[in-house]
Amino acid sequence: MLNKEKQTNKPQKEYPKPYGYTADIAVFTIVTEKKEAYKPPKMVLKVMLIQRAMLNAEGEENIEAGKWALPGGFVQPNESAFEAAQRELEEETGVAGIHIKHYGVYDKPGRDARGWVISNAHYAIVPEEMLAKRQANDDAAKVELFQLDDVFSLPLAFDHEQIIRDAITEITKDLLQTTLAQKFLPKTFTYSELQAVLLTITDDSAIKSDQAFARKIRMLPFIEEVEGQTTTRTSKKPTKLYRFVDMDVMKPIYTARY
Amino acid sequence: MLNKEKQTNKPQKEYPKPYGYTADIAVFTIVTEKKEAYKPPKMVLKVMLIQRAMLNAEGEENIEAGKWALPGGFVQPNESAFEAAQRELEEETGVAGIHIKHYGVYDKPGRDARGWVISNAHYAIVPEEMLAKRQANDDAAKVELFQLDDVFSLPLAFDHEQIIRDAITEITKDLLQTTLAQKFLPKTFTYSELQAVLLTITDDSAIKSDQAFARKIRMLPFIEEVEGQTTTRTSKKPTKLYRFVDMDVMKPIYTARY
DNA sequence: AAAATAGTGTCTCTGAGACATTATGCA
DNA sequence: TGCATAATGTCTCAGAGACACTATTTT
Repeated sequence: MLNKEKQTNKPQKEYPKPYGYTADIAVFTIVTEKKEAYKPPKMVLKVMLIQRAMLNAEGEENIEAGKWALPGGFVQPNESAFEAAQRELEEETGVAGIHIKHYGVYDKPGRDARGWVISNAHYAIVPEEMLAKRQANDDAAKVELFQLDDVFSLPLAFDHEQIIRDAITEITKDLLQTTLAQKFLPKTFTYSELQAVLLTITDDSAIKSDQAFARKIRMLPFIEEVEGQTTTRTSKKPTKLYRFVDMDVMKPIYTARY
Repeated sequence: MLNKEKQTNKPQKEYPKPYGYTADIAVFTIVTEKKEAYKPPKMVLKVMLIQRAMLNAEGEENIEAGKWALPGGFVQPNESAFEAAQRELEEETGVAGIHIKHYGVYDKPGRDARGWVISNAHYAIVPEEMLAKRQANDDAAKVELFQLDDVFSLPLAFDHEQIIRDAITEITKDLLQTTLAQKFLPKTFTYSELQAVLLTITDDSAIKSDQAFARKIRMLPFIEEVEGQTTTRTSKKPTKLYRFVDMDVMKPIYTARY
């Protein structure tokens, strides 16, 4: 029925009701692996997963027990899934103002043995430091950061394998085609820091090459040089600092150079 | 509660249940306005809306009566929202295999006066011809195609103004940054036909210029020339035909030329 | 011949890519 | 001085952009 003409005012008797509505969050962080003095960073993108307990609060066997899953929870009727994701992420990391973005819905019949559960999937970007205390907040749960390569050899709960794969696809696209990379960086950053962020998800030769990237960064309309400021945190020679300019970028593939 | 450790096996007593789950579809079509012989086409992107009936099937006043809305309907427990969108679109247009894509979820409390209704929004691309019979299938409902500029002066039901705005943003992005344009075109097409599709949503000078675009199209890796075939449907001089090559395009903004 | 669209020739200029070289400051 | 990273110089080449011109076919 394409049109809604025949909807009644008493759909509680006629329309099927989902069993539950959850918000799941793929929490990404970039871990700086090599942080020696005067060295450009070597970064690795990681995703946070939680190992589900064997027993639930009532001592019964938990659903999908022992498997790894994305953090998440049921959405309340007085909030949107986005707000639920914010709330749950705040409870976990203790920080608000984190970048969160919806990227998919998972509603395949049978995906949750408990019933018709619709999952609204988000990804979030959390600075490394803020995840430091994650073990403290979650004494019972086993929380861990995984390299993307390692995630798929784990036993994953529900259809979270697909949800995580899609999250990786989405964040990769956003990192390359929007200015999302700034969410992983301090306000001002060096070319090698931005480069390190991008190299976590691409091996594009124009980004890999130091000289090429250092030259290119200055002609990007959405990045500007910070005048008169330098840092030595990535090298002995003082390095120029850049910042993102607030701007929507939409480069058509039909006009880009290949 | 970020981890799901404390979820019980009897959540029917504890977790809030949505009142309904709907799939809405922004049906886009491109109408070729000027289709004279030997002329390049002039195309306009339109979206299909349905005017909600004043009374429902039981003779009571319909919710959001008389307002314009996206086609859609309730998702059944044995299907995904995507499948529901397919099903509803098939019922309407009689055609399967249409391009449908999820792009958003709308779940703000209070968006539907009947209760907690979650809407899973898709956009679809339907060839102009297939919408010809839309009036026949939907005798009761008033179905109309609107130019994007005209939509927002209509009275729109629920939060469909936002849903439509987001659909336009999404399809614009997809048309420019993916090979989506092919869904509006025949298998083989001329440069001016592709150009006309793109000009429905952009005024980029490199796309506007005939010569520039005709040259550029040949060096795009995702488009190839059809050898030895021409058409005169857009001009008196026989014109080369092109086709899309199946290929993922992901041009980073950091390596594109500005 | 006139008209209209398709397509090429040619010129300039920008920037991509590669490689070498210089700059800076710590150890 | 040696070393590592940052940044520039220089050269070549591709292609973007602009404009003029040619090609093809119908009326």
